[in-house]
Amino acid sequence: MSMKGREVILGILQGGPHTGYEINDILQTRLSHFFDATFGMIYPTLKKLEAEKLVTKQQISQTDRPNKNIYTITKAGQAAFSKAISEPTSDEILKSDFLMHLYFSQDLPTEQVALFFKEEISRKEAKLATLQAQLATWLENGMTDRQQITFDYGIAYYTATLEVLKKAAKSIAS
Amino acid sequence: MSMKGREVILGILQGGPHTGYEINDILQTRLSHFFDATFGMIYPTLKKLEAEKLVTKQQISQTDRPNKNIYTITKAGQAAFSKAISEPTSDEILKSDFLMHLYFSQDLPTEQVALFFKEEISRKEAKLATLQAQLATWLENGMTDRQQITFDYGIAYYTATLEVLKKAAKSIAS
DNA sequence: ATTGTCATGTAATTAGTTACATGATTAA
DNA sequence: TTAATCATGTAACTAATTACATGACAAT
Repeated sequence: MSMKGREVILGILQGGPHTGYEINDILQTRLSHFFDATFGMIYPTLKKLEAEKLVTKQQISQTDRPNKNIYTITKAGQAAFSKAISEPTSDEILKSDFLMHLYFSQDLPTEQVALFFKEEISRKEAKLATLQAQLATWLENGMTDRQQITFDYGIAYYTATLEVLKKAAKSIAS
Repeated sequence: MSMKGREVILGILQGGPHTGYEINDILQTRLSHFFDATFGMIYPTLKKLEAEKLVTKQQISQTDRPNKNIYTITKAGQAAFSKAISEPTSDEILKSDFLMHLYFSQDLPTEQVALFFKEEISRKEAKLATLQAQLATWLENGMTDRQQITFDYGIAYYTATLEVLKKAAKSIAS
């Protein structure tokens, strides 16, 4: 079994107490190239973790901004996390809707396929730019050597696939 | 909305009638680097597609082997597929349990992290080898130019990430 | 005026996973 | 005798998605 939302959130909370909003932010900026999360998953998961006493909630009332809940990992939560992180890793999963469309695109006109390429290239370029932009602030906040590898992996992955995409887009158009 | 099991199976059936077993085989060999499927998904999906009259089932009795069901796409099925393939593509999703472990591995001993690397490298090398081995037979059975791109993409993806992994594995060990 | 930031949540649905169950034939 | 190939399915579960709902403040 691979690490799911539960374990990922526990992992983030091991780095200190956070609100659901902050957890989302960390997920979107630093882990977005190998995990994706939404508020629709984060809040219900925090609720379950609290019910299982793996985290505790501290409610903070604010006047200028909405009230917030700060979650802190408990001893039991740390134990659950330690167990999860020690388990063997499972297979990486890539789901590409673009490649799926391309694979079955035989009846589509060239222009439409060209548009799919254009959109996929834009998306990937944006993701690559976000990741590279993150590097500076991430380094300041203390990026470990191991985290640096996850960053390098993401950069290599986007760079290599973008190259294939750009070359193919040209050959399609001709 | 991206193409799900439903649409993928319809896409495969557009290439001709197939059994669930054959659909699985195509999925495992040609699309495995960007989609994953299991029998637990394939058979229930075929049943639903039949109920919705998007495919028809022909039962074949065999003596030497288990009986089988051959599924054929209907006009309605072709229409549903055409619609799905024309829709805009959605974001690619990568889920890496290995990177997740690595990201949160600060408290794990070097040896354990080294083992994670070793296993991830083996898995990726195996996937790369399978994909390259497929090329020959795939070309014989008529691989289109567009399908060739999905193949190139997979090769580039595995090659680039393997390089990062191997380099990092060395630096970790020292 | 409008967009972005901060901030939390629920309800309904869907899709997929995991585990189980069966069993003959063929090749190494 | 062990593994692989062929071949199909169900039941229970889990995880996540999608869509909805609310709302003030700050910046452009």
